[in-house]
Amino acid sequence: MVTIADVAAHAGVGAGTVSRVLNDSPQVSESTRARVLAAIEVLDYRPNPLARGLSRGRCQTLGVVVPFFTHASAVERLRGVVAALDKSLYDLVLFNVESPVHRDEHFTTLTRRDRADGLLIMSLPPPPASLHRLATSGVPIVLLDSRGAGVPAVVTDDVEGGRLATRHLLDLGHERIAFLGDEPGNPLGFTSSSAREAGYRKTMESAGLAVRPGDVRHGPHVRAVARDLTRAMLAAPDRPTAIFAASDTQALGVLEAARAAGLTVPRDLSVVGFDDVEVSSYAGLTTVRQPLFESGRRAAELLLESLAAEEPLGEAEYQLDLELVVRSTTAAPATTTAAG
Amino acid sequence: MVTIADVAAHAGVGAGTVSRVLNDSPQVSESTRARVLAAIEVLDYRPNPLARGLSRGRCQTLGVVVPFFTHASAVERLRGVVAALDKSLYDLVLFNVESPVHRDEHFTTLTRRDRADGLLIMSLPPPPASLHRLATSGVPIVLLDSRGAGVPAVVTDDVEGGRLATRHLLDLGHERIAFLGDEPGNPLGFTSSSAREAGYRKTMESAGLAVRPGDVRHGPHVRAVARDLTRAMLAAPDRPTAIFAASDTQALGVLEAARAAGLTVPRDLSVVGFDDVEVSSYAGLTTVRQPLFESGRRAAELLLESLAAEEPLGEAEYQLDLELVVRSTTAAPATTTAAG
DNA sequence: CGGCGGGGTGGAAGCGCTTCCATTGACAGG
DNA sequence: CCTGTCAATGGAAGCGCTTCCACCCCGCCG
Repeated sequence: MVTIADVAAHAGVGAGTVSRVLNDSPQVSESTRARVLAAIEVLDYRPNPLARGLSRGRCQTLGVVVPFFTHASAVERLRGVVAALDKSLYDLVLFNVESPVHRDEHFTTLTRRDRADGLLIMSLPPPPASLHRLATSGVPIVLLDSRGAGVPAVVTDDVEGGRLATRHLLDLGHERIAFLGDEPGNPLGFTSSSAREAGYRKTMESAGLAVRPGDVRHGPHVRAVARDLTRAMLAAPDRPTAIFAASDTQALGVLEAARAAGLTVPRDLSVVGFDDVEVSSYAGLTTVRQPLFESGRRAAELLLESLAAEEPLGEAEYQLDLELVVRSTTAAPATTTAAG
Repeated sequence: MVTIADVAAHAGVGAGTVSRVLNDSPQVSESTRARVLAAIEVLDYRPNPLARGLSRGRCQTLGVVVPFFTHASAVERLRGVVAALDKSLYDLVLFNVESPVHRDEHFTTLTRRDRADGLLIMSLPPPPASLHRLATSGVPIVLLDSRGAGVPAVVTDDVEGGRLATRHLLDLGHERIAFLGDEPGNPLGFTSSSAREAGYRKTMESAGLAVRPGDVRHGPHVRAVARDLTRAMLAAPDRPTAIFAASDTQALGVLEAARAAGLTVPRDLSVVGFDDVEVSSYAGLTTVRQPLFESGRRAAELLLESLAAEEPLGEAEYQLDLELVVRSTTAAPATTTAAG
């Protein structure tokens, strides 16, 4: 393993000079620089990142904390992060989170400059106990798809998204609009589903429509669960004419149940999803598109900028736009009783 | 930032003793150990991984090299890797590959103990130039979904998979079976598609059936491309009665084109995919299941075992089983002319 | 012609850990 | 009672780099 001393010896200079060449210091004459670069080339020398990191007090690494197994959307976001980091000199270290304990451990462990130069936290609202640590650790942090006082965040307006979806169904003439989403008390505290539900409820209310208790269902974020919940909803003789699902994954479960119940979508049932993941276009799903890839990229870029500028990110919130994508799972209800 | 010296001072011992406690050396008396642990607790001390890595000559990190944007199946594999590493003490560093240059750079850079303690390379057959380096670098390496002389690999038998799919269609009575897959000369050298194609051709041949040139189509691994290729195939009056796609992603494109052409699947056209990614069950796709998640986990476990045992992995090849999953996109052809 | 400023450089110190080596003391055996 | 042994420990050296400080020498100014 060739070290900086080998290069120095080979080039006939001191180790300090080699280091200066490596770090593009202007304090090196052209001739010396050329000699050192030649030696590096000949010896095929690469600096030891560990030694460099120890010496400089940072590790050229960005930590990405993500509930990797939970939501399909996380992957698309991660793709955006990877894309943004590809050109940078930072390595991406992936930290999976499956439980609150897991999460808090990462929050504690990673907020040190020797662990990561920056932290990107996806879809995980930090608990109050962690928030202070995150905000004051000195490690630049960006929340993606969640919020926390004192920490910058890249978000979308989920309430507004819920409104968009519901409004679309109302405009088509639906009045019995159901909602299907995550359990409010999910252990990791994901908020997007309940925010979308809030948008739904608000919009229903301002349209003067009551939401029947049985028309709102909650369950784990899994297609099969959504399917089963929907089956129960559709079994009642007096069933809703439209269902707004809090995610595309769940919307696919809804479509599955509708199909199994012998209903034709959108004739017998309209369905709206959320996210616009890759398969949604295949399924022809009407959905609220959020820029998943873009959000990941944006968050990573923020982190990189903050690192480059060597100044903290403040507490800014970066909001990305939502867009309703109308495909073929929504239409006016079969028997329109009243105009929307 | 509290260091080992602080802990040593607080506990009234030498730094070496603290280090021994940290590393579970038996050379420490119980009373001393307790005192040191108490000091660690009080000071909330955590070892600096950079310093530890520099000193020990390894970095407690596993590199995963993966064409993250190319195949849907890569994500599921990665999930398996993450799951296996969750319990380990290794960090997972993600290296994305988009081009051969990219790939070779990683192969060169990462084969050093100060960059990664082990390397997991996904779906990327190493070029001959890299192979030697990979095999002799001293860094344990596992190939996942590719092969290379001298390097252990976790693989499936893609040729056999192609046979399974084709055999299934033949058994149903199909004779005009088309194939749709990746371009053979793809820049990163993915081999799975062409191996599956080989299995298809072999099986057709041994069934005494000729493969018409127009019945085999190639294109980039993207659903929309598969859809367009299929559209061309189905436009001909004399169209195939079944299509075997080299991946589920592509099979979805085939289904899309069939739908657009007004064909009913499986009545007018049978479709078989490959991989069994998550959405395939939603689409009711008949497919050849390969254990994606399991393959990732297995590969990661191999790496961990090799690291724990501190001995190289040899050149073993670990083959995982394939399984035909029959769903609702395959059936006997509408006009059976001859029994299979 | 003497000093002085500064570009260019070598080298030591230090980053925080592990590990080796020397030392200590307790204990057992002669 | 002396010595050999061994567990337990302190401390120095070293991992490979950055950075600071000191130094040298050149050219310029007075």
